Amino acid sequence: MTARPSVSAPVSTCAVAVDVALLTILDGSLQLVLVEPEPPELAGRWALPGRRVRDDESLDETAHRALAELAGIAAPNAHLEQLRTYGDPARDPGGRVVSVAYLALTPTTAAPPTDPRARLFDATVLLRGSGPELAYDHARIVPDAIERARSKLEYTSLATAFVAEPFALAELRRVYEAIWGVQLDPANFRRKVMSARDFVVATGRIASPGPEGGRPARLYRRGAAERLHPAMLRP
Amino acid sequence: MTARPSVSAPVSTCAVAVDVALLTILDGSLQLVLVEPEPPELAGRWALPGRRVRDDESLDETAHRALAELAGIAAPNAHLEQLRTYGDPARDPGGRVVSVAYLALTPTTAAPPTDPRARLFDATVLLRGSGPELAYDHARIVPDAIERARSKLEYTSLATAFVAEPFALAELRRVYEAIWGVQLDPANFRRKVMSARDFVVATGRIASPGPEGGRPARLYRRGAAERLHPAMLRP
DNA sequence: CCAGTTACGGTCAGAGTGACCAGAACTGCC
DNA sequence: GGCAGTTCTGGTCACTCTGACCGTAACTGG
Repeated sequence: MTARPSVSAPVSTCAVAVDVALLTILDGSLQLVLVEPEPPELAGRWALPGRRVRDDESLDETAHRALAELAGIAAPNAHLEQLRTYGDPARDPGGRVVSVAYLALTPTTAAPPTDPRARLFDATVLLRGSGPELAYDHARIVPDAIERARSKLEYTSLATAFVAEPFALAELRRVYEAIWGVQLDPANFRRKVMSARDFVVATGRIASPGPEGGRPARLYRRGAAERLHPAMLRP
Repeated sequence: MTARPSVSAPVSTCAVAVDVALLTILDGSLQLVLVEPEPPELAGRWALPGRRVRDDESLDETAHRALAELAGIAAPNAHLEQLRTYGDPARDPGGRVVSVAYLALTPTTAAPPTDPRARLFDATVLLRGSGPELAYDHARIVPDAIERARSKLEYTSLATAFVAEPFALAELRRVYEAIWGVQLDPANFRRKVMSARDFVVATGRIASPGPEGGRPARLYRRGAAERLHPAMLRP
């Protein structure tokens, strides 16, 4: 499509925004970053960090800027992918806004929000609907984001975006367990990860065990694979 | 995100458009509908049917309108899903246009384009890059649309959107063969389709064989399943 | 009646999976 | 040091799913 100056149809322009659902893992549970919306009439609700798109800016750049300006999160290496676009005419009471939603993922240890207006919320609580009230139509976007993350764990190497290198297979397993909300057998998980080509690469290093003891785990780093063959299917 | 009248950042509005990649199957090969773009400087190229979003219109409604106005295709029952949004600042030489791309699917027999400006193009030829030159950034959208269709055949009942009811399993198999570009074993295909819960439902009716003979096939209609369990994985 | 074609049902070996067990290698505590 | 507890790692076993293949059923045209 193009701007067609000759067309006489009643077209106009819309405000275009980018909203980012940033997921991370904290203490074994999936967390989502929310901020307090700026309009005073929305006080008490929470929203995804979002910004209007600037003239010279790509959508990806707007997503990064929204994270930086609203949550104090500078994560240039974070996994960032487009989720879908929400354009219902009535989705924003302040006027027509077409919103491009993004999904972002960061390792557990990296980039907790530094801005006091931003907070982490438990994803399963939000999914149950027992979390805080969300502004705009963000209650529709959040489940889509979580389901996308759950689904992409199956057939992509996305899980490695949540762990910092080098990592033990148990860390990777806890990512799957947190996002899927299930318990996985360590031995079977190991077998599936190792059989997926280029999912992880052995470093030869060994982790020091935690305070609870246990045999020291071998350490791995991310492999080159984007798609997993065979896939890690949900139980 | 909302329209925040108090924000002083240099935000503005964009033209928002919807472009539709309509796929159908003709003579066993996957076909895509393209139209001649309206701006005269783009003569000789082809484009996806697209329209600007109107003030009171949802994105889905714009997609239907683009198909109707530009290709003469009225397919209110066609499968229609959002693909992704393309918002590069320079993607349209006529000015900043954010385009929400849609994927649409219609049965073989239904809705050939009636508008003379619209034509069907072979999808595999377009993928090879040996097809016509495409306008705007539509050469990026088309592979995304085809890959989405290929992928969704695996874990959803999307294939039934390409066939008219009632249908024989061979018709459904030819949908998979056309979109994936492979040959499938009829017996194994049957076993997998029948083992996927609620994928298809037997009608009890029998098809009349074609002019080449062969045992008459049983006829089925779409089942209630949206997701396939187990999935129909690509070879 | 016969050759050709398509639909349908079943068999068989190999791969993948979940459940489970046993040993390896560490911790903290007695 | 010895012991209980924990985690990591490798292996077995039964079950399922898959692809390759064969044989039969049921129609066509000649």
